[in-house]
This record gives sequence, structure tokens and C-alpha cells, in this order.
Amino acid sequence: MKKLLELLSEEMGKAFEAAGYNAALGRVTRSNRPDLCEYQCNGAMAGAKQYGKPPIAIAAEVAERLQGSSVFCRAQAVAPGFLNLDLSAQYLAQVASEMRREPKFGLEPPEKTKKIIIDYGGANVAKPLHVGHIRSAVIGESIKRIDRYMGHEVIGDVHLGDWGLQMGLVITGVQERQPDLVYFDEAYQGEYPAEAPFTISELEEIYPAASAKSKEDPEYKARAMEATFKLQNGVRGYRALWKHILNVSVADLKKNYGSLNVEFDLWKGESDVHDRIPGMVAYLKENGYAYLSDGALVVDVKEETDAKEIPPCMILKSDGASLYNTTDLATIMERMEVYHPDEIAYVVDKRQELYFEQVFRCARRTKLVEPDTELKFLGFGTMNGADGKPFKTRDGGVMRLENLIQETKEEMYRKIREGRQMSEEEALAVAGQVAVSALKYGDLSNQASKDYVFDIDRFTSFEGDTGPYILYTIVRIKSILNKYVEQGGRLEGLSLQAAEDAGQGGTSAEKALEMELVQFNAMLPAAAEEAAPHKVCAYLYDLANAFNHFYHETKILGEEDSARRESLVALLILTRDVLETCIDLLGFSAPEKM
RNA sequence: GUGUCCGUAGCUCAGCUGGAUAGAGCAACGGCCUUCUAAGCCGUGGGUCGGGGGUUCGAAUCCCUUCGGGCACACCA
Repeated sequence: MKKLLELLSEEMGKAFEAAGYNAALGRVTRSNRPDLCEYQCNGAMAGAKQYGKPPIAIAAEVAERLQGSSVFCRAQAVAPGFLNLDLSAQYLAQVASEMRREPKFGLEPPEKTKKIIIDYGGANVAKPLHVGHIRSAVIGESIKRIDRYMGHEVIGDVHLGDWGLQMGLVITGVQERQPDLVYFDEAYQGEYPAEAPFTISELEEIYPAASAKSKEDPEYKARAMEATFKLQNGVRGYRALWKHILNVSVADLKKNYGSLNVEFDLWKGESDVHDRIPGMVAYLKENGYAYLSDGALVVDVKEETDAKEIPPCMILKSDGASLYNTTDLATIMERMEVYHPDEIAYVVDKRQELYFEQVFRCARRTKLVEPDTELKFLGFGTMNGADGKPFKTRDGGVMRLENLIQETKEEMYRKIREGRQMSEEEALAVAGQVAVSALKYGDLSNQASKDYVFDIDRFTSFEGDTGPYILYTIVRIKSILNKYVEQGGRLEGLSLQAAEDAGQGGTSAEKALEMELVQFNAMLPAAAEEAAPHKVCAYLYDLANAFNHFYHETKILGEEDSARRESLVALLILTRDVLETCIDLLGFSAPEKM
């Protein structure tokens, strides 16, 4: 179904036309002076010069044509040439009713359904997720859900870092601790054990220790590089041990991402494209794209229009080793072959923008991507602490994501126990849901591309523009609906009546709520287009506010007129459904009680 | 140095396809629970939209300039 503002603009355009003016002047927007009117049109001022008439005269002529309109119950020309508009409550109820009937609340499908791969998460094998990983996971997950809801085919890929020197370090670390493991016996021909020789917590100790040691001890580093080399060249024992590292680590990653409702369709990694690299390098050389510069193999990516010189994209280091660019390009190649996506989007730290610009240009120039496949860089800003500097724990360390989530849950549990009567079991479950909403909403309500202050006390607060506030609003609605059903009410077959009048030309809370609701099908395409979950947050907050205001003014279950009571219940259901759809797009959910 | 992003209330942020008195939340202060969850609602105070210039009937929004800050700038990812 069409967006309300489009419908209103069409109606207004007709009036402009009937008065002898260009219909395009009839663009209607939400009023920025809600005390004066609900909607406004500024076309008379825009057209004043063109028609050589004072804007107020044009506005008056147009307003004249709108008298008796079934859409606007008031259209008034006001100095210097504004058209102040109020919507007919019947018309608004009609639009809202249509929204209730239509799938996805009247959201129109996109012109072209795209296949989109979203690369997000940024996890590395054998390294625990820390707070720095939260943004990519949370933002990427939300963009994935929004695009999917729009009707696109979306594939989320975690794209693991599972192949570099870090793996050699871990293997060397394991060998140091357990030198007699069968994996290191190169003469061994038999089957390797099915059980990993370490747990996830041991793995998490091994990596940082090995990494630190390699920085001080060149001999140790050489061993790690050799281990990396053996792994990448298919030495059996090393591959088998690597597989264990991968399995143990991925199981743990799934658990942690899962606690944030983050799910990937693909758990591909750098290792998956290893075998493609020689072929790709040969292709780049043979077609004259790549050349040697200071011993390294590079592809030029600069363009005439560049304001600043863009350095070439490096394919192989001067020692012949591959680097991140190499696997990223090979991954693009593989994705093109396997999925033929219309778009590949990378949700990564914005500091990598130049790097990705190089990779994208290189992929285009060397025809690794089809010309009509879009490569998108969705950079997010740094997460800072309350002091405005990059977020650290109190003792200056890096906080693990797991700990952050756990602490947030505990804080929520404490608050719930304080303020509500609930079984311990239920309180724990609710605390989990509320904690996730606090963390995710706190992150997503900021523009992704900007740096933001991660203030856990603010996010977990029960007051203000927070996830818990949104959940609370939903729980309130559910509570009323439950009571309605208990009292014998039915939730089906309800119809929406025109909202009650506020009198004095003001807008009733009920009407304001409907006005907010019907914006859904305009808000979502904008959020999808701009990859902007914060727009969903802003809408949620406005809608929750509109509801709470309405709730405060309106007795729902106490309403005597049964048709009107049913209409109010229908409005409640629609509000709940839209709110729950929106939080699902952000990647969290609401409990029944809180 | 070059490029790029940002500068809006005490703090954290919206608003930026130009429109009427620049909005929220937090913090401060004051109201509202015999009635559907007060984790709520209503209200008060608080702003040269970094500075300057320009375009326009009209600028936080567009252009130029200047100051301040973040970030990036081939053998890391």
C-alpha cells in the first residue's frame, strides 16, 4: 500500500492543479508545529516566484479547493504561505485499517529483490570476543534483518579469521604445553583422536601467551611461522589439530553470538579460500593487472578524480606471503561464483575504509566482480568509554563480551528483583531479555557511522530512551490484552473506528498514535536504504511515547461502548505488533511480564 | 602534510532532499497511583546549532572560509 505522505501529497497535488499550479508543489510533510496542525505543505512559497504571486494568495486558492475534502478535515492558508492541514479521523482510520489487513503492515516490496551477502561479526578463531566485537555483530545482524524484512534474499557470513599467523601461534603454544601429542609426530599414519586436546578456556590462554612470547622471542616466532606454513601446506597433523581448534572455538562463538540473538547463515573463513589464491594470483598476473613494486605484487587502483592519491592494492608481500587483501579478494571471487550476489556489504570498523576502498576498486578493475554487483562499506564508529576514549575496563584492560553480557544480566536481575514480584527463574529469564535489549538498543540508537559513548549505566537505566523502556511499553500492552481476554474479550474480528476527537482543533492521543503507526511503511524503506537501524530505534521511541501518552489518557477496558472498546483493542493489537516487529528487526524480543 | 568524518542544552544524542518558536533522554526542580504494570505520564528552568562570510523570501540544514577534535595514509588486519 502507498505511504500516507504520498497519498496526502497526491491529494494536495490535485488541489494545486485544480487551482492552476504545478501538482509537484503539493508535497505534504508532517507538521513541525504540532500545536498548529498535523501536516503541512509549503508548496505555495516554493511556487511564489514561478507564478509571480504572493505565496499566501496561492495557498488561499489551494485551500479553497480542499474545502469538503474527505481526506483533510482542515486546510488553512497561513502567513506567509503555509498550508496547515489536519487529517480526517475517518480517513486516517481507513488507512490504519488497511495497514492491519496488509501483510507487513502495508510495506511495499522493493522495485528489485536483491541477493545480498552481509559480512559482519569479525570473529577470530581462538580469540575470545571482546566488547569491540559488539558493534559489528549487533549492527550487522540488524541490517540483515531489516533487508530480509524488506523482501531481499540476505546471507549473513561471519567470515572467520581462521588462517593466519595466529593459528601458527596457537599450534606452537599447544606444542609447547603438550609436545608429545600425536599431531606433532610427522611419521604418524593413523587416525587422529576425535576429542580435542584442550578446552575453550585453555585455548583462550594459549593464544595470548604465545602471541606475547613471539614478540620477545624471535626463535619462537620463527617456529610459529613455520607452523603456519605447515598448516597452510596441508601437513596432516597440523590440519587435524587446526580442525580441533576451529571446532572448539566456533562452538564457543556460536554460544556467545547466540546470547545476543546474532545468527550467521555461513561460518566461512579465510581458510575456505586458501586454495583459490594461486589461481587468482596467476589470473591477475596473466591479465596484466598485477605488477611488482618494491618486490611486492600490487594492482594499481588510483583514479583521475581522486582528491588524494590512493596507494595500490597489495596482493602478495615481497616475501611472497599472502595477506588480508589476498583472502578478501579471493572471498569476493568465491562469493561471485557460488552466490552471484547483487550486493556484498561489509560491516566493519570505519578505520578500514581506505583499505576496503582499495579492495573494492581492485576487484572491479580486475573484473573479479560483475559490474552490477555492488560492494558496500558500512563502517561503524569507535565505542568509547564515559571518558570519551576507547572503551576499557576499570583496570585498563579489554573487557570480554561474555563478561559484559553477564554483568548486564546481573544488574538487570538485581533491579527486577527489587521492583517486581517474580519467581527467581522467571526473573532470570526476563533479566536476560531486558539486558540484551539494553545493550543492543544502546548501540543501535546511535548512528552506526559515528563514534559513540558506551555507557552501561545509561543503557540499563529503566528511564528514558532505552531498550527497557520499549520493552516495558510492549509488556503494558500485553498485560491489557491478557486482561481483556480474561474478561471474555476476543482478539479477532475487531474493526477500527475513527479516532475520538480532541476538540479545540487539537489532536487526540488516539489519533496521534494512529498517525505514528501508519508511518511504518515509510520509515522502514528509509532505514533499509541507508542501512540505518537507528531510524528504527527513533521510530520505536516515538511510537512508544505516542502509545504511553494514549494509554495515560484513555480507559480501554473501562470503555462502556462495546464497539469503541473493540476499536481501542484493535489499535492496541496493531501497536503491539508493530512494536514487536521493530524490536525483532533490531534483534531482541519482549517478555510477557517485567 | 594530504584526505576524511565530526563540532547542536551541563552530559549523551536526534534533526541536515532548506521552511513557522531547533527537539529528546539524563541530570535539577514541581505535579499525577482507591481505576488497564508509576520501569509510566504531565509540567518548569536550561541553546550566539564552534566562529565568520555567502546563496535564499527563509539556513542547524546548501556553498566558501576559519578554529577545534577524531581517524586513515602499501609489505598489520
